[in-house]
Amino acid sequence: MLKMKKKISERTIERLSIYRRYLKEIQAQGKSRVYSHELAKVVSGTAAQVRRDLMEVGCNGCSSKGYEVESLIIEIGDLLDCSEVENVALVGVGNLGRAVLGFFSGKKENFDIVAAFDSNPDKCGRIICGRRCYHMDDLQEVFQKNRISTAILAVPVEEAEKVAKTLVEAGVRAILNFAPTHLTVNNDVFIHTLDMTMELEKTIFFSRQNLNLKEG
Amino acid sequence: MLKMKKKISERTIERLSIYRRYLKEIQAQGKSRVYSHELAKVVSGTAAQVRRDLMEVGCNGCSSKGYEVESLIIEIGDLLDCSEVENVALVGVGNLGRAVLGFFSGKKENFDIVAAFDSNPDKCGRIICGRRCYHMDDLQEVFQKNRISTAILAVPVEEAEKVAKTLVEAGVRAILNFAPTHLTVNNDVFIHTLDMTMELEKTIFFSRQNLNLKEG
DNA sequence: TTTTGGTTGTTAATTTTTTCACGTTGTGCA
DNA sequence: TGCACAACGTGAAAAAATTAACAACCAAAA
Repeated sequence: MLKMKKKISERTIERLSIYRRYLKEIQAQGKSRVYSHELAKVVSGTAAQVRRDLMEVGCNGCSSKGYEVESLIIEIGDLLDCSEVENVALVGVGNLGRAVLGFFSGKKENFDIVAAFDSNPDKCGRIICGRRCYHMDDLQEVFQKNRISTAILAVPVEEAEKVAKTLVEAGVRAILNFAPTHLTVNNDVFIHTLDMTMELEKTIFFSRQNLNLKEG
Repeated sequence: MLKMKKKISERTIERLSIYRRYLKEIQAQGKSRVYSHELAKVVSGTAAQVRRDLMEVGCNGCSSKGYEVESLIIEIGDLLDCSEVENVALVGVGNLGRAVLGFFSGKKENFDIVAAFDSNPDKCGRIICGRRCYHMDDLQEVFQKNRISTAILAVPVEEAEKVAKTLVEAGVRAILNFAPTHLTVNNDVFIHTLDMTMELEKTIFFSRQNLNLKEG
């Protein structure tokens, strides 16, 4: 590697993704420049933090005119996106799976959900939210044919571990896991678990703490 | 307040929630004791971190026998849970809303989704996943009658801000927001945004970084 | 009984992340 | 032009989170 890019923290990556969405939003509204304090608001952070995040990406703004929206979008994209659109598969076409498909439908992003999988034969062969649903048995084949290396796992928790194993065997590189369980995989596949129960419990906890702070 | 409980970090709260789920799981399997390194695995952390988290809660284990599963569950519950079950409302009965309802159905937790709301009259009056669906117009009334102080917001992004305002007016204390946008509320309502696009982008980014580390 | 091996509780050290502070710079106005 | 203002860039400081280290402890085996 010619240029040693220093590691960027997970937190910064999260914020960059959020900055970018907001930037696209205001770009669509015709804004061409933005200040750090405006970006700070959308991540509930500080202007200094935004400037620091953008510094890591190598963006540079301009005193008293702020940052150029278009450049920011491009530069954040250079960091976050692959050169080609990333092909993603949804595994598990239950309620949640369909909701996820719907959620990402029609969005223009640097990734694309190109296929869905389910073990229920009734669901296979159909088109769901614009994506063909295949049987789990065809997973490996479809993954290779479509160069899919990221999967969204939305199967019942009892099956999650087993299906994850299948995904790893199919050569997946990353899994976004909606099942409320820790997945142990042998290979060094990147697994990110999105734990809705935990998120709700956390929300409730801090709302109560908020209250205590006011009352106590 | 007699005992000044020191503030517990968000990260620790997240892990505690995950520990607890795992503890309930192994308790159901008949395990009565657990080691810190076992808990570490389910959060992809270290044993030291687990011990530290548990110390904050005031749990104490026993050398060479580890922690008692039942005590841990109770002590984490004492911290995380309210005295009564927390009543939660779902707002927005689209694909995602229904999926969320389904996701939490039949789970025995310290919270309970007791009502759903939608602005589409066709959906109102019906029972969806075991919960009655009301019209948005009845929100304030139902919130007060059922002492609902937490809402899950699953409406289209265009409506999120407006609906959030309604929720705040209805006296909600916390919102778990699925809409990919920052909500600005006047009051000090606790808002936690669960941003699926960001989570997926993050997953893709780190899977690629993973790859680079191996290849580079 | 004594030793051995493995775990907890906790303090200290380290690392990471965030915030502060301030020199620099571009803009607009008088 | 010169001044005031507001924003950026960034090193330093502070705060927060994680990891390391180790004494104390327990259980089981020798």
